[in-house]
Amino acid sequence: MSETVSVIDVAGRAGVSLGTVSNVLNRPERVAPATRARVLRAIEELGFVRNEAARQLRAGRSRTIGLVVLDIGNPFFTDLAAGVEASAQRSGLSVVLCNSNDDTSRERHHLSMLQEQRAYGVLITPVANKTPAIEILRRAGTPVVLVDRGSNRQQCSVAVHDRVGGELAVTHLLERGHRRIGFVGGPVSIKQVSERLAGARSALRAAGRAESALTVIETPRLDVASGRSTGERILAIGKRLRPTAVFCANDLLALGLLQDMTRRRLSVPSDLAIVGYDDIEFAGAAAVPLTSVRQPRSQLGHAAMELLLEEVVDPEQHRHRQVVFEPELIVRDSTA
Amino acid sequence: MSETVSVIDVAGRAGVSLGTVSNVLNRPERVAPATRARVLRAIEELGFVRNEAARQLRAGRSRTIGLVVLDIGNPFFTDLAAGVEASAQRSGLSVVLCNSNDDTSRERHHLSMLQEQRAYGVLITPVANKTPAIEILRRAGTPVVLVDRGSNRQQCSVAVHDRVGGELAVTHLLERGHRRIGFVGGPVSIKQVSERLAGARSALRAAGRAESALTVIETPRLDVASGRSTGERILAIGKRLRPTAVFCANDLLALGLLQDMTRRRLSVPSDLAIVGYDDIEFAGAAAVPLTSVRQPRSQLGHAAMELLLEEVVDPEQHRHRQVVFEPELIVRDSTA
DNA sequence: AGTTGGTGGTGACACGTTTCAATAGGTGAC
DNA sequence: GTCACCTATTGAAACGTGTCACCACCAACT
Repeated sequence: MSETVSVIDVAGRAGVSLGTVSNVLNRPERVAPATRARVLRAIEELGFVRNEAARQLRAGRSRTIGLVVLDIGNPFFTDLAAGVEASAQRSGLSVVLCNSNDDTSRERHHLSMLQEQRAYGVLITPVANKTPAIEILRRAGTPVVLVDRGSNRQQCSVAVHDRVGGELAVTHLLERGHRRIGFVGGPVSIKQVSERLAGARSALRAAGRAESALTVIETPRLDVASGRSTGERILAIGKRLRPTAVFCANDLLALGLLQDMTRRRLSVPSDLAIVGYDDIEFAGAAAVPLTSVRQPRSQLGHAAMELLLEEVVDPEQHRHRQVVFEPELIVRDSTA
Repeated sequence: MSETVSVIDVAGRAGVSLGTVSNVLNRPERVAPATRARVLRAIEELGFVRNEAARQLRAGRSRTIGLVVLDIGNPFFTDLAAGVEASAQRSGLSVVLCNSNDDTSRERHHLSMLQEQRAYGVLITPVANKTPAIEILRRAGTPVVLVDRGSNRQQCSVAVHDRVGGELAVTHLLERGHRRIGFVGGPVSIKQVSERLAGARSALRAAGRAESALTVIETPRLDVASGRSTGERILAIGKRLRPTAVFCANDLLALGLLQDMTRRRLSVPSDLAIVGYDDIEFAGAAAVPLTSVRQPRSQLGHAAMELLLEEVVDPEQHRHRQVVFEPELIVRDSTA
């Protein structure tokens, strides 16, 4: 069964040296056509398959890039992953998708795994602001690109301007005549959350409103379940202080909240207007189609891969870059 | 920067041989506590990280398992993946998630990549019925488990009884008094689709209805967009023949169709009742909460990993098994 | 003192590939 | 016929780990 076929076996069968077999595989133009054909036939006949581990060992690095995301259950990240994978495949790289699940210890685990695998590069949406493991990776020579997260000049990053997104959302709600607005999201330790919140605040300021007009409702996670349990907390607020509109830090929260409102037979947007974030495919398909801040998801993935490849190709010349995309507000029924 | 630290460097620093370092890493109990501590300190000081490629080369197989799914945009598969990953992590394995996207050539590409990587095992939901690449993999000694797909005695598989699922869905619609029923799904070359359709037919037979009562509307893919464009095709059917209820082969189709009906200001379930399949999280959160056939998603992943590990541990003794879970109908408003 | 047994540690080899300096063989110029 | 040159091919070394047969040492027993 498992009799392994190596280049040596191929060489034997084709009557050449193993060096020639390797040349056929890696620089076919250096090998005479007749020999090349003979070698290829031997490969075919023996069912030879390159051993990636040996190649990696020799090369000192693997041809795998790691993509570490916060929540694989969030379509935002799977769309991002699809973009990354498409780009990677074009360069003959494979992608291992890691789910940190908002947990720094799982994140650490994944990163050390990637380091053991001598990953070609790492794309990551970090859980916390400081992630020492990233520094270690980079020092070991592995390029790292931050995804969906801005950064200082010390590293490459690809992000969407979260503060602007927050401004777009809340400005829209103010224009619709809402005066008491809620912000749903958390934990605020996640940079995306705090930035979107900052955007919301700045929109209020710009409109000459007091920041107290913003009720912040912090959630433990950014998922549908957290959104679902937010309805109760909002309704617990006295009618006079209760927000008439909320801006959710992502679409999962918004969908959960929307579901809860529907179950309580409350109307969206009359009883509560809702704005989401990410504009995942399900946002438009929701009970009440969701107004949401759209992010260019697969473009993010492509751009990240581009930065990564730049750095791999010429680490010396490379200057870290920070790519920032602009978000776009998609207005639908949930704020009509 | 990239000065690589190997066991030899560690051995030098700790004043032992490289064999001892290896023992500290793999069979610590064989090494005297004092020596062990010295080696561990050297590892710490030098920042040594095992080279996975070298380990793999030596071991002849990697510690990575491949999971090949049909559509990474379908939450059914990401939930499945989460289950697989949890199981894998417990065994110290990592998972590379591959998206075949219903495309046999991409599937082939992924499988050959996995073969080059000498994958520890492969879990796959194959695109087509016959997949020669799987046979090749297995012959090379890589265990393969079919996921979400039954199989003959020749290989391990983990599935949910799709025919029963189809029966559940359509029986439910018949009980609700629907007489003309539609089936939305495709391509039928996908086994899950044809099985669910067969279940639908068998439910009709069991109820003593003619199979002509079932209108089959084939879609190019199993995604939201395909569902969205199905509304028009259903409405094009003359009122007398038009189904009053449809069973969709998965929730993405159902959500797309639901969205389209809502946009057309038609009512679900009065104008058209809808049953989905998979019971993904977004099904309950939809415009009209969706009746759906639930599959134990992460359990599928766990069971698949279990079968895989069984086969790896003792390939000689191993007897292929076919695990089949039973689906469950979750009734919600879309058929009320 | 010699034998036995056990513990802790050694060092050479193998895994399969890529790379590169060295070589063989052939061609054309003088 | 010799030499230089070019192309096609060779063979050995290296990548970093795990394994295993072997050795050194010590304690205990005869």
